[in-house]
Amino acid sequence: MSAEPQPVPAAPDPERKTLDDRARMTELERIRHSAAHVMATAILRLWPEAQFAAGPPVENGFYYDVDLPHRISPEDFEKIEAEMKKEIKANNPFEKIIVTREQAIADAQSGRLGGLAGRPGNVSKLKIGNLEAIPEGEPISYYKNGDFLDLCAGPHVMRTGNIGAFKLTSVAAAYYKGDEKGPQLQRIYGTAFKNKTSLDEFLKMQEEAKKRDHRKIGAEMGLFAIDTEFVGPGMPLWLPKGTVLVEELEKLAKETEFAAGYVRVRTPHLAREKMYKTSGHLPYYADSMFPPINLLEEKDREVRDQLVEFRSYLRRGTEPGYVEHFLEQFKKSSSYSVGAMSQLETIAAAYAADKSNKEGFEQLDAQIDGLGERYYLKAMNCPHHHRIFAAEPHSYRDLPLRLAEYGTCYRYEQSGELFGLMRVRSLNMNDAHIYCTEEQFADEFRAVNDMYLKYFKIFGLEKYQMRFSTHAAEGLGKKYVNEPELWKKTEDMVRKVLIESGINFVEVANEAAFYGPKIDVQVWSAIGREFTIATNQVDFAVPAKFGLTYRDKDNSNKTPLCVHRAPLGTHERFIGFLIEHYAGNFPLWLAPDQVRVITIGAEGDPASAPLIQYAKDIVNGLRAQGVRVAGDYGSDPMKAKIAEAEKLRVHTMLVIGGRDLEAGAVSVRLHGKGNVGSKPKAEAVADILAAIRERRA
RNA sequence: GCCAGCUUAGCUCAGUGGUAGAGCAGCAGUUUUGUAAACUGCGGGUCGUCGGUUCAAUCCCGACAGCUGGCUCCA
Repeated sequence: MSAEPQPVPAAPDPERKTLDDRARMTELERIRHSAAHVMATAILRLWPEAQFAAGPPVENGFYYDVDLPHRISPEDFEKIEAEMKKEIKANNPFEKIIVTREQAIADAQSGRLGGLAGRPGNVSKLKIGNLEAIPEGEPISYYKNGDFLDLCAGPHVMRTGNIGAFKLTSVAAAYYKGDEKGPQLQRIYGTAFKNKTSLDEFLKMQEEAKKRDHRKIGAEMGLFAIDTEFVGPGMPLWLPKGTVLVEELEKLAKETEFAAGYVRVRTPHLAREKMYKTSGHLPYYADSMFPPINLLEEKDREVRDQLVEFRSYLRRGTEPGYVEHFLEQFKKSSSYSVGAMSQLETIAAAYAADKSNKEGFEQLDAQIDGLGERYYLKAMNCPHHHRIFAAEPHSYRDLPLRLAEYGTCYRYEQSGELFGLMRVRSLNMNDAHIYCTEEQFADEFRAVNDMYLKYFKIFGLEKYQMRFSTHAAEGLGKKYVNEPELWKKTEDMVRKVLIESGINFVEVANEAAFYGPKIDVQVWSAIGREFTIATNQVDFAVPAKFGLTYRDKDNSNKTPLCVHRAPLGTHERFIGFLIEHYAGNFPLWLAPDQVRVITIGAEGDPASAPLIQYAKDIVNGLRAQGVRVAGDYGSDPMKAKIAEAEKLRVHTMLVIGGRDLEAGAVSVRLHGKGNVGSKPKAEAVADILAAIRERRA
């Protein structure tokens, strides 16, 4: 991929790290940043023509983007790592050199920058682009280790030998400066640590994450299936055992929301185009909605087919007289209205006058589109909920009104984005919209945050963070609704509540929703991986577009604020997260298979008949209490039955044999924990029921 | 959508230019048990789809689809 030297926009990049930000790099980040330079050094020794772009430390390691005709594959890693080891062993110092912009441009022109030596005819074009992004007045510096000279603001470790342990991990494609239109580079990922022990720990965590992969465990446990052939990619089917998880989560949410004063509603999965034109979603998000369903009556269908044909003739260029002929035929055969027909004649006339007439085509397209009704699959529930608000008149006495629904939404995510349950095209949201006055906002918002914290506790999530996304003034009218004052006012309100309630949050600019500020909730799983599971937004714009009002005390009509919140996010992503978090070993209240009664003795064997009856009584008793329980009365050896139940991750196994029957006891075995001993039957049953009721961890 | 890799039985994976194998699972028997696997037998595959090269393609080539890892995106 040999890219032309790229023109780079000189506009200041809001994402760009300042020199102060960089100076705060942790020791580990310095090690990784330095490892990126060492990797570049190694790659240049193997392929001297390589061109480098950027090589920063990232969350789990580092990468360097390289432009190189040779396609680097994991087979090359060993070779690169061997060269890296040499450079580390040489223990070269990282030398900082301050230069002028002119000097830097000259070194890039000669190919010296980002190389081991001058490379005549091989301009360091990506580095020139990087140079242009450095604001005037900011010092320009190089770092040099051995022969490798790189444009770099640092900081680094003192010497290459300070990189204790490293490993190259993967190679992927990346755009230069993240610009889809820019050249595509090879991004080589690696990780580095201060010593081998830490590296091994990290690799072990990666292994553990692999074992906990929700796609793998989901298949093993029979939770969900993705039938790409008949249903479609990104549209999971919930199997019976996965449905248990879905419904337990719904039950939890319904109880919690009922207690918090929510009311439930239900809405269809489709709506007319007008809905999303009004909400503003269509102009902003048309690309990620499924294309519309066009409802055409028979006569409209005919007209449409004729118009489409007419259009394609016009586009192709027609024989003289065709247009007139077509219109003649059209008048005779169709039920098209006189007004529309005369418009069509106008288009044809305009076309005759100017064959490149773009406007005419647009009018024709609009006519074709205007036929029939278009329905869209909903990509979010809010517009439907707004119409529920609009369905009845409201007074300030009705507020806050909290409408909750497990709404199914459909989003046409790009094919490359789909990922197991984590990124899907059909999703079930734990959705609710709170309509309230400005005065009520703080209390409502605080209550929503409390609900999050309550859930975190139930699922044993110790680490969380809220990402508070605000707008950027440049995006007003494009990415964001053009209401600068409302933006400021709402963001201030949100920030105030976050600070007052001591919530752990960070603020990020320019990532808000188009209608208001957004909060993404990040949590960390049991093995320390981050997931964004929920989102929470304030909407000051769309209720007004739908003309939603309530009658206030002073007898005037006012527009309510709307808080969008989904603490459990979508079932799909949340369950995906829970699978990793619990490694499939769900607590009793969630476990698809809660209890299995295993008999030492088989059904059909007369000697075991009393034992089997005892077992069945236990099973029936638990089932009557709503416990998901099964009995294994087969002739397999007990060890085999246990192995089977363990493999299925049955939470509690009640093993019973002659001894238990005599004592009126059961012997309790917990998944993953082994035999915990014998207990009176009634006690064991009471324990199980209590653990489920309390949603014990 | 873009780049790269991958696609053989329900699952995990062997294998070959001459139309395929193992283990587990499944099914049928036998066995009758104290905390992770008792024995025997049987069935199961258009080797992702479509096209090309070849006397012959699961294998070589191409297109498409899907998956995986990234990039971009995420109301």
